[in-house]
Amino acid sequence: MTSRKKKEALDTSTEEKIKVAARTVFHQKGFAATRTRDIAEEAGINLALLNYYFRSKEKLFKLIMLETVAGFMGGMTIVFNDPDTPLEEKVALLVDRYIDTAIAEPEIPLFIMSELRNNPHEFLEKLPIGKMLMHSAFIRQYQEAVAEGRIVEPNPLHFIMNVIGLVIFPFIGRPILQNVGSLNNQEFEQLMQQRKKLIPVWIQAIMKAG
Amino acid sequence: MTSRKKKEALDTSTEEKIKVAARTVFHQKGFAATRTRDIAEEAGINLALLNYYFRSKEKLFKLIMLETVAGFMGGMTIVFNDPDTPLEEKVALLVDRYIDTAIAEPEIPLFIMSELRNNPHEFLEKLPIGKMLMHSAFIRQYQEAVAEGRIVEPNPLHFIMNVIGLVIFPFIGRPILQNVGSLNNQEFEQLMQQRKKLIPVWIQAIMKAG
DNA sequence: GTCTATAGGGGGATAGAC
DNA sequence: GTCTATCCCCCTATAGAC
Repeated sequence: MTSRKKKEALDTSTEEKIKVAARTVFHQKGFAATRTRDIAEEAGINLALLNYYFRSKEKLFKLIMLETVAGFMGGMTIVFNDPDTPLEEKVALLVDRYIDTAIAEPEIPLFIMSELRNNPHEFLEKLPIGKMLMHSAFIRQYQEAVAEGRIVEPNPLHFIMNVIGLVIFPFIGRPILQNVGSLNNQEFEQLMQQRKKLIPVWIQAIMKAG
Repeated sequence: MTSRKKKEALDTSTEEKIKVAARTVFHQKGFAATRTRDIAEEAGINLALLNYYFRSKEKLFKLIMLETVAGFMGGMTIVFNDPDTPLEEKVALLVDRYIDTAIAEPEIPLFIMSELRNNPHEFLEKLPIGKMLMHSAFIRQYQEAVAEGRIVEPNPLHFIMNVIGLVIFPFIGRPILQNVGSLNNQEFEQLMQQRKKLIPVWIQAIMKAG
């Protein structure tokens, strides 16, 4: 068993190589613009192998899409669900975490939004983020804060939109932003790092201004 | 000349019909997923006519893309550039205007961001939004406000990201938002209408909290 | 200008050898 | 399991009649 583990660690399995390549290419170009030949080349294997392992382009895509959405949104719901961290801390955690992951894989937010436009039900139905979120500890905490007058706006959806929007939108509008501000990649990343500290402060201000 | 005008008003020219159809389909599906047959059908004409008027799918797309980006971003720079409206009023104008246009054509924000990912230079170079914006009356007003202590955060890029993000992100994340909040289209639109009044207030709060 | 018919190429998928 | 070669459909673009 040691040797098997070693082997997979040193040189990952073909199936895994294809999945990694598929993630990369799909995330960059989206489903429609991706050719299975691109994925095969990226993986350093032959086109036939892709169909041998995953049957079809569509099957492979659905796999990658589900994993990507689950990975990205899943972390979010975990943070929202924890009853022990107060609202303010939740925001700081979310902002910090999502700016880091978005810096690491900047194509993911736009990828998810673009591909979700085509068949939203297909993927959202399989992932109960909606119900999970609206029945989470976050919602209770939010309602308490409204009742205690610490938050003015009673609808938590506005709050969610604001937090996620402030964090993620710069990554979606990145080409425009870099053009407007004449930013290279490093300067862009510095700006995002700044926002880790700024956004929680802004959210605090928004809460009291609803 | 009267008759010619009348004719075009009653029943628009074939060229125009194709362009309108191309806008619709491209905006919904993006370049890669759009088939010229879809456009022809949407326009109620034959496929050959599309090539007769526009030479190729790519030429037609670039035309639509440029018009769309120019139309969407152009209105923004005009508002930013006006030296007579103070900063606070600019925000209110922008928010009001862009929520209305995004409600009217909700696919445009995501369309622009998605297609810009492929070849950002191709389109952004042709539209001097960057230089126009960074040398506009808005920038001067912003710096004044910073100098007078009315705004804490010195970098106007954060301000721009925040305003645009708060306005546009809900339209980009629409499927997720509607899923999370169990919203039908009417409820979604009501939420956006609410934000016309809320966002300017929030921006005021953010200014003083940087 | 508008149509029908078709050429031509690209890309997903498979057959079959190794 | 992995490769080469190839099938075949779909989609863009054009030829040519009207």
